[in-house]
Amino acid sequence: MPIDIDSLNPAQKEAVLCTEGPLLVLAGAGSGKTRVLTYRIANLIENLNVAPWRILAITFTNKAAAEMRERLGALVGPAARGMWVSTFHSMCVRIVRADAERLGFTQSFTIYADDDSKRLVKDIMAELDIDPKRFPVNTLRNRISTAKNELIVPGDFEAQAADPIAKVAAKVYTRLQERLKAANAFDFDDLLLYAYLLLKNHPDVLEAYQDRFRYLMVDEYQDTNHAQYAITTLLAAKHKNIMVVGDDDQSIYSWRGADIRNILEFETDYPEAHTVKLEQNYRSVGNVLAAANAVIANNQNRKAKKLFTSEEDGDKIQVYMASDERDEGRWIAGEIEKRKAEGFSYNQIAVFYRTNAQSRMVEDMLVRAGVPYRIVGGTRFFDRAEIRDVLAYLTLVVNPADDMAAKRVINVPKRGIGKTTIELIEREAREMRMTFLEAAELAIGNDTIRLATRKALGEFVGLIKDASTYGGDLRKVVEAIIDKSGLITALIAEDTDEARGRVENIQEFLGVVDEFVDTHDEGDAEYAAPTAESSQEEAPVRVLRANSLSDFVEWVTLRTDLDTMSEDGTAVTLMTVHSSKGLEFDCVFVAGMEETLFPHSNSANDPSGIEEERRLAYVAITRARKKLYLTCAYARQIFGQTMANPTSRFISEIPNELRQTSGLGSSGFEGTGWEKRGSRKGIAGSGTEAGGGRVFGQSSASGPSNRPQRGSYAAFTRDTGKKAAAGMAFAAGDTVDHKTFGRGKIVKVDGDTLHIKFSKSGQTKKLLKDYAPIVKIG
DNA sequence: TCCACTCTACTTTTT
DNA sequence: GTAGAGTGGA
Repeated sequence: MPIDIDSLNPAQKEAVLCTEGPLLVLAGAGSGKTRVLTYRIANLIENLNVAPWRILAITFTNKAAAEMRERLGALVGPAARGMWVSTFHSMCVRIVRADAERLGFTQSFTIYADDDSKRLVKDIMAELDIDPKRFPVNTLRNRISTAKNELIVPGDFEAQAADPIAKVAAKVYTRLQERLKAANAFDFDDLLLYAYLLLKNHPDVLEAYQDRFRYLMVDEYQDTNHAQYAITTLLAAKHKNIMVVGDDDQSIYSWRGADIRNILEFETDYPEAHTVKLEQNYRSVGNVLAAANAVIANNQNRKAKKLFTSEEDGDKIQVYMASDERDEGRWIAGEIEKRKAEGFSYNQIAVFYRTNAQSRMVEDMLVRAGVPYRIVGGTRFFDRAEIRDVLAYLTLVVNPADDMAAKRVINVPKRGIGKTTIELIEREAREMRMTFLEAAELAIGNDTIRLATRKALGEFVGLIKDASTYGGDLRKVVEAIIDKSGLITALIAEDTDEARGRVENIQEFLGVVDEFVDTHDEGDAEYAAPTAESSQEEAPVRVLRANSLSDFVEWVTLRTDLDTMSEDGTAVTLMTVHSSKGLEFDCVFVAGMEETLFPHSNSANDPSGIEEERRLAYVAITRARKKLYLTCAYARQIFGQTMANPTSRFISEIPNELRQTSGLGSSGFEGTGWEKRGSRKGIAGSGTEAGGGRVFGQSSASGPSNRPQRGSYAAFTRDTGKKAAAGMAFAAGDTVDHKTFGRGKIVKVDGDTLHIKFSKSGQTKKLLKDYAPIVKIG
C-alpha cells in the first residue's frame, strides 16, 4: 500500500523524509503530529525497506500507542506487528523482564500500583518507627519518587540528604527497595530506574537493544523525565537515529518529574540535530486558536512559535460567570442540551476541570438535566476496593512473594484472621527471612494460634497454591480464582445494594479479561525483548500471551481508565485538563476558571508554577475544534467553606474581542427549577427498590454501582419529579433509604429532626430532615 | 476479632 | 464534606 506523502504540508513532509540522524519536531497543538509519526514509520518500512522490528516508537499512554498501532496497521498492514509501539512503562517492563535475573528479580515479578506502594511505605514507616505526623507519607513518597526519576539510588540519596525530611526519606527509600526486591516487585518509578540501570551497567544488553532498534521515535517528548531521557539517550547513542516530537507549550507534568529542558536542549545534546516546526493547525477554528496563542504568549520560557489556521474564525469564546458552582454546572448542562439540539453529538462534547473534586457538581447537574456522561479518571475502576482485591488474588497467584497482595487479601473476605495473627505471621516472616505467604503456611502448624484461625489460614494458603495449577482458558482461570476466594459469596451474603454493586463490578472485571484475550490474539504487536544472548536477527517472539495470567496481570496493572474510555454509547466526557491532552472535541467547556483553582493556589507562588498552569490552560483551549466555553463562579464551596475568588487571569489574557461574557444573574435562573431542589446528594434518587437507579453522588467507596462509564447510563436518565428531602414531609412509620445506612424506618419526628431506626445496623439515628441523604420509599 | 463511632487531614495534576 | 485511620466497646 503506497503512502501518499504529497498529501502532507511542506513541514510535515520534511519531518517524514528526514529519517537519518537526530530530528526534533516541534509540533504545535493539532498540527498533525500523529500523522507525521505514522507516515514517517510507513515511509521507513515501505520505501526504505527498514524491518519493522528495527523501529521503536514510544508514547505516553496506552491509548496513544494503540491508536498509533491502528493507524500504522491501516498504512502498512501486517508489517506493523513487528514493531514496538509502546509506552515508556510497558517498554521498560519488557526490557526489565527479559533480564530480570541480572537485577536480582525473577521473571515472574509483579508491579505495584500506586496504592500498593503507598501501603508498603506506611508499613516501612511503622517498622522504622517514623512519625507520620512529622513526616507525611506523601511527602516522603514524593521525595523518593523524585529521586528515582532522577536516577538517584538509595546509597547516593542517603549521602546527599541534607534536610531532616531527606534523611528520613533516605532511610525509607533504602528499606523500600529491599522490601520491593524481597516481594519480587517493582513500583512504577522502578520500571524506569531499573531499566536504566540494566542498560547502563550491562553493555552487552545495551548493545543488543541498540542494534535491534535502529530507529527511535518518542512522542510527547516535553513530558519525559530524567530517567526517560536517559533511557532514550542510551538507546540512541550508537546510531543516533532518534526523532523526538513534542511541544514545549504542552508540558504539563513537571510535578511528576517531567523536565522541559529535555526538549528545549535537544539541539544542545545533538548539535547535528535537524529541527522542524509544525505550526499549521488543522483542528480549531480561528477564534479558538487566537485565544490559545494569546494566552500562551504570556509565558517567558518557551520556544517562539505561533500556530495559524486556514479555518474560518468561528464563534467567539463564551465566558459564563456563574453565581456558584451549582449554577455553573446547571448552565453547562443547559448549554450542552442546546448544542445537542443543534446537532452536536454528546460524544463530541467535553467538560474539563482543574481538579477531580470539581467533577461532583458537574456530574450532579448533568444527572439532573438527564445528560448522559462518562468520567475519565478520578475514582478509577481499577482503584475500587473490590477490583483491587481481585487483582491482589491474581497477583498473588502469579507472584507468591508479593507480601502486600498477600496481606491485602488474607482476611478478605473475612476468614477470622485478625490483626494479632497477621502480626505474628509478619514477625515470623521477618525472622525466618521468608515471604508472608510462606510464613502463613508455617503458622498453620503453630498451636499458639486458635484452631479456627489455623484452619482459615490453611484454606487461604491452599487456595493460592491450588490456583497456580489452574490451566487453560484465561477467563476460566480468573473465574475460578475469584470463585474460590469467596469474594462474591461474601458480597452476596451481605445483601445490600452496595454489595450488589461490587459484585457487578467484579463481573465487569471479567469483561476486562475478555478484552485482554481479544486484543492479545493473533493481531498483537508486542514482541519479545532481545536479551544479550539472543541473536539480533532472530525472529521476534510474541510475549503477551492471551492465555497467560501473568501477562494479564502485567497488562492490567499498567493500564488506566483513559485507555478504557470507550467510544460506544453516546455521552459527554468529563475529565481533568491533564487527562485531556492528546484528545479533541467539537465543543469544550472548561469549568472553574478562577484564581486559586485555575491557576491552582499551589502553583501561585512561583513563576514557573504559573507558567505550567498557563500551559495547562493552553492545552485545555486547544482541545476545542469549534466551540469553547470558559466558566467561573463568583462563589464556590471549597472544603465546605464558601470562597469568592477573582476570575482566572487566563480569561483576561484572551483579548476582549475574542470573547463574549454572560451570566451573573442575567439568565434569571433564581429558584426556577430542578437545579435548586434539595441538597447536593441523594435527592434525585428515583427510589431504591432493587434495580431502581440510585443516583447518589459518585463517591469512591460508597457507590460501587454508580460508575457511569462504559455505557451504563441507565441510572442517569432524567429524574421525573421525585421530591427533595428538603420540604418533603416525613411521618413516623415511613420507610426511607439512606445513602450510607441503607433502609430504615422513621420512629419519631421531632420538628426537623427525624429519629430513624436502620434495619442494617439496628440503630436509631437522629438526622435533620433537610440535610440527610435520604429518600422516602414507602 | 469485629464493628461503630470519632477525629483528622485532605485536594493538583498520574504513567 | 469525606475517606481513612485510630479508638474503644461487644
